[in-house]
Amino acid sequence: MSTEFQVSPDMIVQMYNQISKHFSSQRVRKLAEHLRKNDLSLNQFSVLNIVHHQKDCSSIHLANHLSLKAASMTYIIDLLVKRGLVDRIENPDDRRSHFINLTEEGAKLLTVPEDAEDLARSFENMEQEELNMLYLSLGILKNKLLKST
Amino acid sequence: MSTEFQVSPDMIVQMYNQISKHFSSQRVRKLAEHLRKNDLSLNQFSVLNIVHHQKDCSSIHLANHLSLKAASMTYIIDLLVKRGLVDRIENPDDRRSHFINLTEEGAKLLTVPEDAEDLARSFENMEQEELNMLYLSLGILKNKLLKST
DNA sequence: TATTGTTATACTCTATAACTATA
DNA sequence: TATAGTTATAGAGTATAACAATA
Repeated sequence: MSTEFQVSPDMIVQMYNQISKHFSSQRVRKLAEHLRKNDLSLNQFSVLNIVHHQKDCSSIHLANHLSLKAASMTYIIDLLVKRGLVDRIENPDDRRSHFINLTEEGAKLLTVPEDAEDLARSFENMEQEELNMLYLSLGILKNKLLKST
Repeated sequence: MSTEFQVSPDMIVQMYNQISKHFSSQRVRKLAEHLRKNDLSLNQFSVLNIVHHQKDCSSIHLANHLSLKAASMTYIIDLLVKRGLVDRIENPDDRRSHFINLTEEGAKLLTVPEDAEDLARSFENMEQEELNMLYLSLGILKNKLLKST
């Protein structure tokens, strides 16, 4: 296996983006479906995603991240708390503020189902050697990604 | 380069999904940002995506695809037509119906910016040999995907 | 009679403004 | 005085119901 030139990280990023773009509209459709099925607005879902990655978020922090007003954030969090998808706990260091955290129930809604039909179809005419190399490469990429998180 | 076992398409799909999942919340954030900047609702954006892939859509077809009511569809399309993002043309074969099509202006809003910072960072400690193989593999994948579209 | 819309109206989500409580 | 958040109210997006035009 060889390439004629030196491969740079930027070249791979560009390649990944081209592949990713191919799935873009499919992903939007899957996301919209996921939101509808679970009765979530896009902003509600975004809140779940943010508090998943960052514990003890404040309401104002979430509002800033999502470019929403504090009042809208109150409304959104109220709904999520009512549904048991996030918790609102008093901040002991600042009695004006609250910690927003994901519940187990909320965590269940994080994953948007993938639709890989199109991807699978593209393998139909692929050589076994190519499949092996692709699998190996993606495995390396996956390990690097998970390590860097 | 070798693998201990026979790689199946399903194994790669699974691997791709794991990688894709890693970018999921980042993508949701980028999408929300794109929608806000361009003053689009998720459903408006979904309509642009659908009419991009399928010409001469009817309103009812779009409503079914997005699980929206016909009345909501009328409202959404009215807005998009006013902004010049889609055209509504009479269907000569059925005078009740209209063809909805993407305009050039609408096509400009299809692409959601990618954020590959995280991806690029994961290459920092990668061997040149691994970069080469990854690039080659993704190139093959990309070609297969574009061909199958 | 069924289908493709549209119009009118109610409900949900977000913004604005005024406010309370705490820093 | 400034900041975190809430409450009340108005505007935008979607659902429901009733309707018009065409198949």
